[in-house]
Amino acid sequence: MASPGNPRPVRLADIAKAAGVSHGTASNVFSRPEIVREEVRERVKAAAEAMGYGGPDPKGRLLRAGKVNAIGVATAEPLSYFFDDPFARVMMAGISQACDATGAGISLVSAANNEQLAWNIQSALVDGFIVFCIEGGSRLVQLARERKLPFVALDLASEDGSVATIGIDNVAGAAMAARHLTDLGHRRFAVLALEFVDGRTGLVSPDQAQNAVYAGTRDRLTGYFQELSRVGVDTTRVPIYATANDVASTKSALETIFGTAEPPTAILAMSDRMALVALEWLSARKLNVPNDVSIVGFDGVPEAAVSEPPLTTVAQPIAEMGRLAVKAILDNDGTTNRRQLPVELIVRASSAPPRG
Amino acid sequence: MASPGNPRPVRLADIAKAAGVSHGTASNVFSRPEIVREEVRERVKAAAEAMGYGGPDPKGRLLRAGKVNAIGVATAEPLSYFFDDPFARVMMAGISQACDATGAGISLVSAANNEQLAWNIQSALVDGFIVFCIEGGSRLVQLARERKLPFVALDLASEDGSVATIGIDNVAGAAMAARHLTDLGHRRFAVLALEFVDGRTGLVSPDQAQNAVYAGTRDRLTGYFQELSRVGVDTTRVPIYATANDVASTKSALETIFGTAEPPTAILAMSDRMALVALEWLSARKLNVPNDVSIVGFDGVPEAAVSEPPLTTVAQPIAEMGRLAVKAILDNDGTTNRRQLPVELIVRASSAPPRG
DNA sequence: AGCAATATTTGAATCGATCCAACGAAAGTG
DNA sequence: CACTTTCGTTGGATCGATTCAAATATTGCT
Repeated sequence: MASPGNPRPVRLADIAKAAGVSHGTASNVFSRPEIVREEVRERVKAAAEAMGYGGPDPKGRLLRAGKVNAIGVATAEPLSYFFDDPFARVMMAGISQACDATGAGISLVSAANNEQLAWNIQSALVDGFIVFCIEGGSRLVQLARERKLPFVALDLASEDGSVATIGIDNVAGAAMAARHLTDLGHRRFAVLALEFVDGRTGLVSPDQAQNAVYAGTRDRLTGYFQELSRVGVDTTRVPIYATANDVASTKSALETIFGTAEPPTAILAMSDRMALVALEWLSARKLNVPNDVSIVGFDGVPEAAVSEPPLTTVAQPIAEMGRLAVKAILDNDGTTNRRQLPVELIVRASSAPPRG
Repeated sequence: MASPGNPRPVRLADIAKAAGVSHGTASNVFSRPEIVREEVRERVKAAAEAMGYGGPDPKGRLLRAGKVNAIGVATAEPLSYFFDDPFARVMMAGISQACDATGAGISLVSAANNEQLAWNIQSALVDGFIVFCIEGGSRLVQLARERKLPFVALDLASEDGSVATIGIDNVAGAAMAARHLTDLGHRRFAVLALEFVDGRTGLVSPDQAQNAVYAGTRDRLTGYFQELSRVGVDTTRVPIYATANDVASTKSALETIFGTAEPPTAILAMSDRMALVALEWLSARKLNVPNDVSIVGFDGVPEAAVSEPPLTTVAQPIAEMGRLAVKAILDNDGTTNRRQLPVELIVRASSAPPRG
């Protein structure tokens, strides 16, 4: 039908000419109709209609106005991450809420492969960035910073004090999880870890862990081991398996962990996602949670409340973090550096004293 | 730190002057570095660095280049709809996939309140729109069309042949659901409907249904009743309750439907979301599904496969619809008008013959 | 009718880049 | 050495709008 598939070179200036007015007046017809005489206004509108003019092109307006009225959310994962991952979804819900309240839009920017990455960030039309640093964060942060736009990194315990961050106290949160399990009497542990270094999954030695690129992962491990040491557990013998936080690598991790002579009685998982996979995997193996194995997750995603059994976990105020991030960007007063929100241990049915 | 909170008026022209070259050359340094002499290139880059230039502003580039390289997804719901609603999420996953493949970004545009709505659509920086027409679609479609950008309406069985649409055969899908239940022997039904008219929930009479604004809702009802009539059910006595497709109004619907002397043995739900709420509500009432009541949903969202009991439903190729929509927008050849995809009845455990 | 006050309209300047025809300088050729 | 290529650089035109001071038209008042 009407759509010819190609050029639509009808500009404001065209209809101004057609209506016999200056482009200044034509512009006013759309942006401040009340100051234009009715007769003229109608004439211009008629011309616009006749020529198939779709209203002032935001591309043009933008340049003059300066503000895009949208905030960018960037991640190194594929775009579908925003809709699949439970953590991301709760976070996005918080971000959405804050954006709705202020009328801002959301631009999703992905950078799954490295070349696109740079370009996508560099050319994103946004007033600021929220960077998801769950994985592969460092490069993203650098690119975002180069845009010299307001930006906030989420969930990144970066060394770099110059990066505005909204996060949690990973050490304290992890310690709470470990403490809960040691209090229950557990002494044999395994850690389902997030990546310490980009793309590296598998068993990780304690020194490798100390040299982590991802400070968040390292800090959680520190928190875990801090508590385990207190009760005399030899942490050098606790298996640490880094996964890509997906089903496949988490299952590999579990195979390895439970393939040993003395399997753990308790699992410390650095994400609820891994913990939930573990729940399923153990159930398929006829291992009872919490009686054979206790599990404590991390994040506090909604799914953790309705799993079988419901998951004990360290809950982050995820949605709140999203809301704060938007706020930090919109009223970019430069004050919001490095905010740390409290976490909370939620005890549910996936943890209990070890057998016997 | 470095972020002063206000103006950053450093433009390409500024660094050009600082480096003692023309703006043309300065531009080349960033867009085609290979054609400018190394010495000059370094000089310009140094100047940029020194003055805190964040690279060519996409706002400026955009005007010249024309393409935003992002597609807009618009809905009349709040932005969080994209992350909360199961149907929307699967659809967005399909859209994400197609966008990732082509390197395009996604702009989420919401229009929860009417004034913002118009403006948000009119000022969205996108190359085309995908309009979610689940609810409140008509106005959205009109606004999107006025932008004269490529656009596709999803899930809208519009009368208007000039609107490009990707959808399903609602009548046929609904008929399959009803046929399944009548085949099982059911004769007493209730319909959990989506809205027929904007924002109107509650019991709906058959004539009101015929005057629906939302053709999709009406068509599904037509499909249901077509089959029910075939086996002699008096459709005028089948309660039709329109909900807002949320928990609260679905519960009200169920209260009403099961508050009668002769409650139905089978429920036809126009969305899985409602069907899942019904599952829970009935279980809380100690009514067994499928023995006391059978339920057939609509959509085929992932949650329907893992509910208790798993839900019999009419599955749409949701993700595929999303993928096709993106494709239709990107290679806007004007050919993609009104595409209808097949639906499929997935029989699970929520439907069985009525008692006795 | 004459003049001030008010209502409209005009057109140049601006937003921040990219593109491209033209041009000067250095290198290659006979 | 004059003459063509090649390479790099320049600066004006352009993308599509908004803004605003100045110009012009209308209206009100005596």
